[in-house]
Amino acid sequence: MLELAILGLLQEAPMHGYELRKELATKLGTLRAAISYGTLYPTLKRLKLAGWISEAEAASDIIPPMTSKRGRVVYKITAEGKEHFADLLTQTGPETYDDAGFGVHFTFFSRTDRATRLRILEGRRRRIEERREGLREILARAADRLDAYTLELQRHGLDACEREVRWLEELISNERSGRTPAFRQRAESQRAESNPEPPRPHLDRP
Amino acid sequence: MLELAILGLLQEAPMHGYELRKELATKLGTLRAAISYGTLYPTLKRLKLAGWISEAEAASDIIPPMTSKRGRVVYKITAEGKEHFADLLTQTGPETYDDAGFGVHFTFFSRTDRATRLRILEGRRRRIEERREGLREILARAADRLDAYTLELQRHGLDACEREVRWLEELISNERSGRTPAFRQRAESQRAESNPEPPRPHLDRP
DNA sequence: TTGCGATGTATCGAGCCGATACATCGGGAC
DNA sequence: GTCCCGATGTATCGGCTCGATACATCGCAA
Repeated sequence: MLELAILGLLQEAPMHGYELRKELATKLGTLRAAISYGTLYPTLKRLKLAGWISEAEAASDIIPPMTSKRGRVVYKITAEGKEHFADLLTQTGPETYDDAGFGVHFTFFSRTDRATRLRILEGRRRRIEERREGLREILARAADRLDAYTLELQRHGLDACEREVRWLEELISNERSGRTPAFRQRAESQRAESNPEPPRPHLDRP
Repeated sequence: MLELAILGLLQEAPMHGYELRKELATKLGTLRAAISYGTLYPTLKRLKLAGWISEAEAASDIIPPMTSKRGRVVYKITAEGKEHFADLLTQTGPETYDDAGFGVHFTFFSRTDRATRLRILEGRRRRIEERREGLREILARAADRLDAYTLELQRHGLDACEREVRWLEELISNERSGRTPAFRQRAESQRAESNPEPPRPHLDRP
């Protein structure tokens, strides 16, 4: 999954590890805290070995070269890498629908076609619906066996599931009806709904 | 973290691996899908080696022995194990506040004291607030650099954070005001708020 | 001038997952 | 009657990922 993320970012611009990590943190904000170096560098090595990325020779004209021995290693994506990225982005397995996988795929939604977007959105919905049904089962069947805290945890989880399903349904219906991302109104209408602390920063783009 | 969960479950009753896994799935429903065997069995081995659990000799009077060579292995917690469980449950590090750690600790909240519960609840809140601020930062600073899908993902994440903070704040105020888990009203009031599909199962305990 | 925080690359041990193998048992399909 | 499938059960292996750690440079502030 990280593979997909790295390939996607390098498609936008050549980068070195540190940059990649920061970019990853802002783009995948929620679903993935911040990738660790213990993951990042080995993965870069692996991708390079596979021929999907390569070291960019001396990007010193743009980025100052740090004047040291062990300088930055800037990577760029190769033609094979682009191809592989497109494949990964389109093909869907079970891992596409769990938090990390869905997050990465969603982040690169604008680089794929509507059919794929719908497939992924619906797969994710099915996944969350299953989790939701599992929680309902538990709350219905095992409620008397569980203590108050555990119950509350399950209820909170159930609530989150219901919310996510509604979110997904909105996205799906948006995709279907042509207007791909018409999110402004939604953000507007939600604000009115139930927010105890309205001093939210001004989020609309200029 | 799994260590804590296993110890906690074995404190309720002796169990074998398969049971443990199912029990884990129902108790930790949300935060943790279902533990894999590739994790469970090595962990049991490790806990046994550490002296925190031991194999219960022939529980065949209660559980039918399966009449096979490689029968069930039933584990029970030791005195040292109970002690260790209490320690783990009370002491808090950074890992206590991420999803998995918080979920497990919360599940066993009824086995600890109010001070510890408050500490964990507040630590978790701090963690989520940090994530929330990070997301606000991104949405405020990098909004024009990100495409609509990425933005929507961040907004969705921000929404979830705000919701969780509110949930935690409610729990904290409940803890402080003495009435430990008075969750009934909350579930009731929420139902009215914004639920398109009210056929929720009957959750109240008898 | 000292020292700390940001920038950078890299490795190691340990936890965890998914796939897989092996084995028994009960029940429904044919 | 038998055959196969799903639930019950224990166990291992490869591979991904994290957190801790090490090492090195740079700019800035005390």
